[in-house]
Amino acid sequence: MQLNRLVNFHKTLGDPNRIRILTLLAAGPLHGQAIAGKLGLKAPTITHHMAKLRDTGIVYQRKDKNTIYYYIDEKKFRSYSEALPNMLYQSDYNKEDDTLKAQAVINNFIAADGTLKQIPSQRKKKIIILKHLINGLERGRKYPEKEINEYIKKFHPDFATIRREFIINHFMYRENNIYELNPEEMWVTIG
Amino acid sequence: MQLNRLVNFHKTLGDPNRIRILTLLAAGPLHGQAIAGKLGLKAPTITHHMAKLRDTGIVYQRKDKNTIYYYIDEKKFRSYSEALPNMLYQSDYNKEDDTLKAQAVINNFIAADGTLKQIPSQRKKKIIILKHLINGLERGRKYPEKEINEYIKKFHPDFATIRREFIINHFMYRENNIYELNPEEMWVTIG
DNA sequence: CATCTAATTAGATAATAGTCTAATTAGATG
DNA sequence: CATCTAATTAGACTATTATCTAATTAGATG
Repeated sequence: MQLNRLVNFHKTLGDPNRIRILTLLAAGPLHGQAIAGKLGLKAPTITHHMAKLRDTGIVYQRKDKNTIYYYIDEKKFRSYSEALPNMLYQSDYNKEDDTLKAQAVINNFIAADGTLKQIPSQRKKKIIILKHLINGLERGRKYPEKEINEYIKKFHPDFATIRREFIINHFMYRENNIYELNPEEMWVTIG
Repeated sequence: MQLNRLVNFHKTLGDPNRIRILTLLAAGPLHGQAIAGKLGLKAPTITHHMAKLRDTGIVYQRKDKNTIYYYIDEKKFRSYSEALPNMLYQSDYNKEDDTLKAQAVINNFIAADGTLKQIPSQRKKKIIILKHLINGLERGRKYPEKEINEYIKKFHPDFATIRREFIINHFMYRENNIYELNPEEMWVTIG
């Protein structure tokens, strides 16, 4: 799916009358005059809108004598609707691989005594490690900055970087230098 | 979901740079300057786009010192993406009810000798009857108009209306007065 | 062939939207 | 306090778009 088609699809749906037309057509095919009548628009306006809907491919037409009936192509419409979410959130690796890899990453970066050998530079690995580190904090409890620093130092001396990563990746939230764990749904996910 | 919000959501996605911004953010939060740099745009343009994305609710932000980090609200984004398809194709009755009712409708409108007592005026019932009538036709075979008329007359004298309904509701396709059954996925569905 | 109807095209108008430069605000830091 | 940085606002410019009226095309029908 190229960017252009996707943009066009959404641009096409970005008009109230075209949405109204689709809701009409979802109840069954209609011809231009009928649509114009129901929406209180003139025929050329319908021609204009139908051209856009047709160009995106979500509506097609059939002629019956002199009259053109318009239909929604439901499959295409649905696949376009799903295209952007899929594009944004398709993971390059599937979830099984991820959970399998997580332990491997922890094994590689966490020493036998529990300290962090090194902060991973690869994003995916870093997220895994951050999740591991944050395990020892309590949900709902408020931590002053000093306490957070001490906590992180048990794993790694560079508490500033790691504290910052906690915030950036949305594991924690800071207000007035008081830190608090975010609910897990807010955490950044990998992939 | 009111129409206005839905239109706004799609209007917001109807710009290539905003789509690009979302793909960037899907990989992790970013601040304005970073986005501007990656897209080759100036800061005020980013402000403009982020305001639109924020107003629709699919992006939110967190401040860290002087820098604002932007995040996609994945849940909201997904629910907006699904809103229009759901709106168009939610059936007022669930499918079980439909299949249960179908036989009842046939019983009411089809006489003991198999003829159609009356053409239903209610859309849902009409569709059910049309599907019933079309059962006797062969898939892939081409029917001249005269043959279609004779076939329909076995059920009801008003073959013109019923033939027209077959076309309008997309059970059949006509070209040069030759009729042919459409594949079942193209048939109009109820609800 | 004359007429009617549905759709389209052409062209005008007014509103909206994307982008920029320049100026301003708001915090942070030395 | 002076400075630096990120973001925003204001305002201008251009391009796009939604809508209309008037004119035209394409078929169908008497």
